[in-house]
Amino acid sequence: MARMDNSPPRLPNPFARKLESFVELSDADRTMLERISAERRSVAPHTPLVREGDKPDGLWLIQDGVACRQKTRVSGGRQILAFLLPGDLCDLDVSLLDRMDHSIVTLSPCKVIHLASETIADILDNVPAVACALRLGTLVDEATLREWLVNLGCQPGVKRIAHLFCELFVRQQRVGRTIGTSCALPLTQGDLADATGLSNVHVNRVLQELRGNGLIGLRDRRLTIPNLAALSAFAEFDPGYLRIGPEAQPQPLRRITAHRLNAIAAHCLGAPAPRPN
Amino acid sequence: MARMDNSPPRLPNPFARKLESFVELSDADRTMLERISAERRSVAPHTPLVREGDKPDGLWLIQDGVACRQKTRVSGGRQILAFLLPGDLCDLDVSLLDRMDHSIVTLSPCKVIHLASETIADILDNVPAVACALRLGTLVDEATLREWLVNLGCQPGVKRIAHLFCELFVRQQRVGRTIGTSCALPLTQGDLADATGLSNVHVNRVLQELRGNGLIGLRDRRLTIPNLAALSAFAEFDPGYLRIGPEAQPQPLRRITAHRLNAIAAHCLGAPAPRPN
DNA sequence: CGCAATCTTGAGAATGCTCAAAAGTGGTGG
DNA sequence: CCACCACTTTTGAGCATTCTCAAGATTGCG
Repeated sequence: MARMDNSPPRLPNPFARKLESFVELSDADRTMLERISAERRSVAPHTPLVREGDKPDGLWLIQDGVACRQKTRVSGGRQILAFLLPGDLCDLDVSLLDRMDHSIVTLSPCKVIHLASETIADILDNVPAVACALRLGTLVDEATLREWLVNLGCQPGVKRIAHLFCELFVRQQRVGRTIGTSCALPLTQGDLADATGLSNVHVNRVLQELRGNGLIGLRDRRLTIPNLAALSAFAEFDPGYLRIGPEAQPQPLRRITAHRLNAIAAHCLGAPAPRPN
Repeated sequence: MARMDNSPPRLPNPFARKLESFVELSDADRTMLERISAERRSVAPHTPLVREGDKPDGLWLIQDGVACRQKTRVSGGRQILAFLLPGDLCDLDVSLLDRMDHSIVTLSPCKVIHLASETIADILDNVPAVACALRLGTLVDEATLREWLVNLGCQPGVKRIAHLFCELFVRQQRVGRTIGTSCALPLTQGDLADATGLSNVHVNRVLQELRGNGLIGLRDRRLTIPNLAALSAFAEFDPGYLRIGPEAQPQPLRRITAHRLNAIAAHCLGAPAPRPN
């Protein structure tokens, strides 16, 4: 499979990027963030970072890839509580607890950073701007959880999936991880099912419906939303709960030609002309 | 609205009671809690305490009755996000936000107390034991929200209702508001429906099923659970997330002082220009 | 007593599930 | 390069759950 570049080489630091969508950061802040997020480790898919019942020990920062919070029922069911995207930090206040009530597991290959509790404590004490952004980030996580509950409780399956896609797209937009109208979506239909309370099979049919309507494209682990306004309207998605600042309108950091962008979009949408391989 | 004179006049302060289920309080702590919760106001059912979109102003403490957090969809649907029982405090960190993303509404006649932000700030700053309990209370609220999501995503209707009943019973038990195997349940079937993502009609049928099985009794706004273990097993209810009891003993609390919170809040809200400090 | 809200019941329909099998995909080792 | 494996996606069919609509019964309150 042709990668668009042989390596995604110098993506911007999504953590700093996310925090900057909440508050203004100084150069010193940015330098500090770069320093503490220097030591990445690569992690395979389906690796637990934190296990239900564990005593929390430090925090995890997602630098690349997708992870999730999840709970497992005794009867076997899995519920995904949140997707963790590049720039996301898990559970600022987690150190208060004696044991986790849910797990954190990678879903795709990930690059993650482990931050010691002391590092975070130091920031909370001494770097007001960053501390503020971290707190706001936590509040957004909680608001997101509330929004998921509404989504699950009030919407039929097809709108739940659509709503989820809107959220994932906009959140990636915030950290500069979208290209035109598309973004990464390295999730299986089973993952989507466990996040939305639907069955595997039903997710499949719902996706076909959304594709059929032209509301989304989904190919090669990339999601394309040709008309975000249309999909948002359909899903009753209002991004307010994500608290994306007015100044946070993302601009692609990587230069990309219009021609290439169109090629990618066409590819994702399921090229009208079948591509020979 | 006339006070009900013959009804339970000297119930214990549920707020203190709840906090004591998290940490040990001194006599001074208890006195202080009594003092700040002296000024109760009676509120009719269906009164909004906080409206979606409001700028938060202080906190509400439920002394008696049941309220809820809720969100309303544009399409008209209502989702209840949590029930607020006697002793519950809403949203400790709410002062960081510029507007609420959900409403808080009474469901039954309530006695509530409004606490000024400064009062809470003072406690967070100067009363470590209580501050710790308040933080733990917030963490329990979040864990409860996660549990609700699992309940909604993974369980059929009848188990959702059963799970909810277990939670409501155990939470009232914690603050001394149960009598034997029964507790108050001043909710309509419509409220239960909006909390569990079911329709009105279906809730009715589910209740009949639970009654028919002898798992619950429901009369005169009182819920009876003759065999809590049986109902818990049926609903796959594990009260661990409520952190009741000795296994949830206090941990070293990373204190967030009021000063720090205020600094953060100032930074987040006002402060258009970065303040040199 | 009468109104308004709530609860209850019935019937038909939509949504979403389970089971089962086939088809596609990607990775690995020979 | 191919064969094989595990995983994922897709499809079909029948069924369970839950919804909507509508009407009637009950309750609580003024």
